[in-house]
Amino acid sequence: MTTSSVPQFSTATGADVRVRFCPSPTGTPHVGMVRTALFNWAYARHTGGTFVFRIEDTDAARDSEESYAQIIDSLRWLGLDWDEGIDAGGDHGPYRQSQRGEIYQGVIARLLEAGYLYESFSTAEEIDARNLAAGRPKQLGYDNFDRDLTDEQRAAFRAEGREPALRFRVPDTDLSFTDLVRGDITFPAGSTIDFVVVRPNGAPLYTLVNPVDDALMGITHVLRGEDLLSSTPRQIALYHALVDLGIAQAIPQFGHLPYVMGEGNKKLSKRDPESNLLLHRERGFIPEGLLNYLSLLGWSLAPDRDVFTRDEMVAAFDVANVNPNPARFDQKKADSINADHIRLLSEDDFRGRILPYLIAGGALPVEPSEHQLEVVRRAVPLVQSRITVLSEAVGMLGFLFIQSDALVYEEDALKSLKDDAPQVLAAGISALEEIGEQNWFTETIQGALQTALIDGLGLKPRLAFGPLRVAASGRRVSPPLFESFELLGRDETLARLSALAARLAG
RNA sequence: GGCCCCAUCGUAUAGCGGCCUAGUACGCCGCCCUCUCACGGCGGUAACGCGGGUUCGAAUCCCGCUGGGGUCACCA
Repeated sequence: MTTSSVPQFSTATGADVRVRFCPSPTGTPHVGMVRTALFNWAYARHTGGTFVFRIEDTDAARDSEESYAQIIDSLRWLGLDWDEGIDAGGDHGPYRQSQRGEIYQGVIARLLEAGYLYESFSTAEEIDARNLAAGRPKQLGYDNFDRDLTDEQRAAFRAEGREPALRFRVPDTDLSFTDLVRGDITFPAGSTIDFVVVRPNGAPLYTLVNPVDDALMGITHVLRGEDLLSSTPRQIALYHALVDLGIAQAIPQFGHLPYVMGEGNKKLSKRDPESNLLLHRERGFIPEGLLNYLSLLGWSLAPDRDVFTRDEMVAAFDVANVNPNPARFDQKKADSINADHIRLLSEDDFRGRILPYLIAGGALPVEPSEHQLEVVRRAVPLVQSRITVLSEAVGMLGFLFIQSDALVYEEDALKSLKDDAPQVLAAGISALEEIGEQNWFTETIQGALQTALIDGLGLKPRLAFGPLRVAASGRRVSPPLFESFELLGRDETLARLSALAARLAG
């Protein structure tokens, strides 16, 4: 500890910035995780720096390959590409901690030799018992009991067959840093206890492995969740040691991102459906919409704009402008942003995106016919502005791909019909029968129906077209009626009107 | 309980001492457009937690209080 008594924080600001995303593969990807990945990614892209993707799978009991695959798949889907790490390679691999055992052992040996680590034989029960005996609150935790064990004492413990964990000796000084989103933060001396970094079986813990990898990988900015804020002082203490030993070049700058909260005032937990990225994707969120919404949780592009592209975000993003307050995940707002982005899509793009949903939802077969694809193509302009999430296309367009006898009438649609529905249907049928196959277009259909029902029967448009809508779609809400008739074709349309008429008569 | 973080409409935010009788968006309400539903347009509803300072002037700076949250694992 000669030259390192003054913290040596990274001064990277431009292309030398190195940020990372390092999730543990312990469950379904959630929105808080994505938001963290997004901010790291955006910062790297904004500065022209490097985005490293590493996996922290040091907890064999909780980690799963399934989760690992889901995380990678999710990042790819979202378009959050990384420059270095998993599947991308780089000079600091491997990028899965489960494959870095030897590296950690080397670092542990050096740390131990330099006296930064010491053997601790205390069990949790013994610590509790000592605290109790000393009238010390149990929550205070470890009492640094093993700090100054003599060789004889350690030998005695070993003679009992006990294996020690390794703890980091936290210096008795204030630990300070300037948080990128919160400003100066100081943890007073004594508030950080000596923590375990290696299990008795030799397995290193997150407390060691996370800062060590950040050091080895040259990470300059650590942007992570607020839940890690209170573990920052001990990491900085460890970093001092790493810098001292020449293992780290500098201490990274830290920025703690605000929580993403759920309903009420509780942190969005993995069990909340709103937190589940896969569910949002299944519902039909598009990456543009989800990313845009998530970026709004703790950040904003401009005072009067909240719909923007990824590129616009990258151009403007800076961690320094992140708001420290926790943010509620608001599904309605998220939906609205997503709907805006859906409307921003070109028709072709939109069509390509709803197709998988139409198939998954059963509206179309796995291999749609040419005719079905053509109907989809022509239906796109009718639904693009009516949809909030892609999966809604199934309910909105499903009626176009079935035969009239397979159409099911929804309860509320039937109930919306008035007593004059049979007459309206009859008038509609005779008017439409006048139109030849070759003239079966939206305009002629609308004209004929207008003349027969509005002018002829003197009906209000709403009452005139309601029954026709139910007949065609089985629903009270549908894409525009006349266009739908055109898409269904003359025969199918007439068949549906007759079918409902027959049903009402029967 | 110790330590740490946070505090503007219901929600997300703008605001970084005078531009604020506090802006925008979502939501909600009303109107217009309209074949339904959307889209679009117009209008409305609604906030600086409280108390002290500092200052000619405070949503903005400082202190206290209150309230919320996190963390105190041989999880990450």
